[in-house]
Amino acid sequence: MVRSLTSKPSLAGPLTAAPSPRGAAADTPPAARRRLSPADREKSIAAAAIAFFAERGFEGQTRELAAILGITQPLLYRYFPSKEALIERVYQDVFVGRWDPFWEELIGDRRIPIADRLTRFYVSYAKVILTPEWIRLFMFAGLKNLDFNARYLKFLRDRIFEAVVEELRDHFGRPSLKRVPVLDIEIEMVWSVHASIFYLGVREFIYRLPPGCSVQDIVAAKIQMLLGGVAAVLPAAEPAP
Amino acid sequence: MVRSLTSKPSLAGPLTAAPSPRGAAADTPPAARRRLSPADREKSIAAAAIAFFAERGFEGQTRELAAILGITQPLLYRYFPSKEALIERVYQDVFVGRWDPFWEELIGDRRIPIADRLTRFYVSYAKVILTPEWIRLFMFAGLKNLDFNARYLKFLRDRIFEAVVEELRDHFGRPSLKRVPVLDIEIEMVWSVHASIFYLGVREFIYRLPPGCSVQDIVAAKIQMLLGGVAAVLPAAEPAP
DNA sequence: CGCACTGTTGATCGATCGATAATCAACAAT
DNA sequence: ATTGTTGATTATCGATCGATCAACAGTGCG
Repeated sequence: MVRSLTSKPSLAGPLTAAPSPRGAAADTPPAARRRLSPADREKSIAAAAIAFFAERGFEGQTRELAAILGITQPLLYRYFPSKEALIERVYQDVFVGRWDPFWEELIGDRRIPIADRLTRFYVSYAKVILTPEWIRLFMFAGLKNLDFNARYLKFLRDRIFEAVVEELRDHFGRPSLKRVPVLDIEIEMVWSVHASIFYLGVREFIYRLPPGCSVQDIVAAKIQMLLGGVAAVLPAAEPAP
Repeated sequence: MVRSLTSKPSLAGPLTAAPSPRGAAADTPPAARRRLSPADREKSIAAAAIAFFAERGFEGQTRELAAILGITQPLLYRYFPSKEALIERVYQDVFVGRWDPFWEELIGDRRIPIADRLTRFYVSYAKVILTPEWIRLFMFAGLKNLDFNARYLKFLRDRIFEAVVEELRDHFGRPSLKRVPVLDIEIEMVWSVHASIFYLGVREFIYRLPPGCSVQDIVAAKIQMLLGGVAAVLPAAEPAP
């Protein structure tokens, strides 16, 4: 459920250090606290929480997050009732808030050649998920035993994978999914494209190994492979009407 | 204050519940402690630690681990000086101890057709890494910022990836790596096979989604794809001597 | 049986962490 | 300036976690 995708993800670089609300010198005197409007404060906390939990994991301490924000830890609890609620907000902003409804439109837009459509979709999707926040948070979420990832991937399968398969069926003159239910092997071929993109993120943001190729190249190659390999696997074509 | 953990934490999950050194009935009287030889005790702790940290992550509590073993927490510290040392032992047992030196031999055994060699290697390698312990521990290790994963993957690249590329060069009559250094794109093709196997493990043991195909099928398909795709990418062949 | 050796436990320390309550102080209205 | 509202901080509680140590108990030897 899209709660409110008002907050631009944007979020600054890798964990902006404490903006030093206090002076630079050692043990500054008063404190010079900064009053922000509730909306601004909440947004700044949510944005910092995304970067923070992505880096440290959900076991990251609230005191450390507060220090990064340059505020005190109890202030977090004025805007979020619990750490768990803050984490829930992070999920919303990253995984729900960055979902682009246009993707589903694009995949089904038959005025565009299928290879272009798929390439454009996957490049766009890759831009969204190939960030340290998305990749690491998704992995952290998966390693907790919540069903969040399973639900996300079910959503992805229903909205994207099946749409891609339907378009491939159409392109190769095969029966629609409405007539012949989707095959495991077809889903698996789409998984393969998805996996190779996701794994680029794992290599870069979890293993910290520089990627060998550009995302663009990988995507283009995988789409070509998908289109090339799919014909051999789809159910027998029916005679055109 | 419930300091004493009289109440079994029980920790829901799969993780074999405490083997009840104490009787089954509620609040059994004396304790019936079991004396094990130091070697056996250490092995049992190390084995339980692997399953435990793989499930709960390295933030898992030593008290919980001890409860699973049916021993008390201080006993862990008789066999391992610190939690960190225990985790180090887990790394050793899983990532070093399960490495099979025969793999390197197999890849280079030119009496066997290359497709068979690679398939046999990858099926064997998949058997080792496609376990909840290996996959989850590797991911947990990666999400901490230690360089462990980078070191492991560097090792893998030097010992396996380059050997595979060398054999592919030989098979297609191209110059050896000693004459023409390995290309990024070649490594990337091997990465692709590795990634698709690893991702099967991520799906099964992290997302908890049942895999659609057998490992055997995936490996065979990927090897075929590797052999098919590699010819178009390798540096120009040299005239045979 | 009595004794020593050592595997094992109960009790507890010090540090950490999420969360709460009381208090302070910045900003706007008057 | 004075005052009320409320954003922000200080102080602290209760629980948790890694680690330590003295005391207990199982085992083998004489």
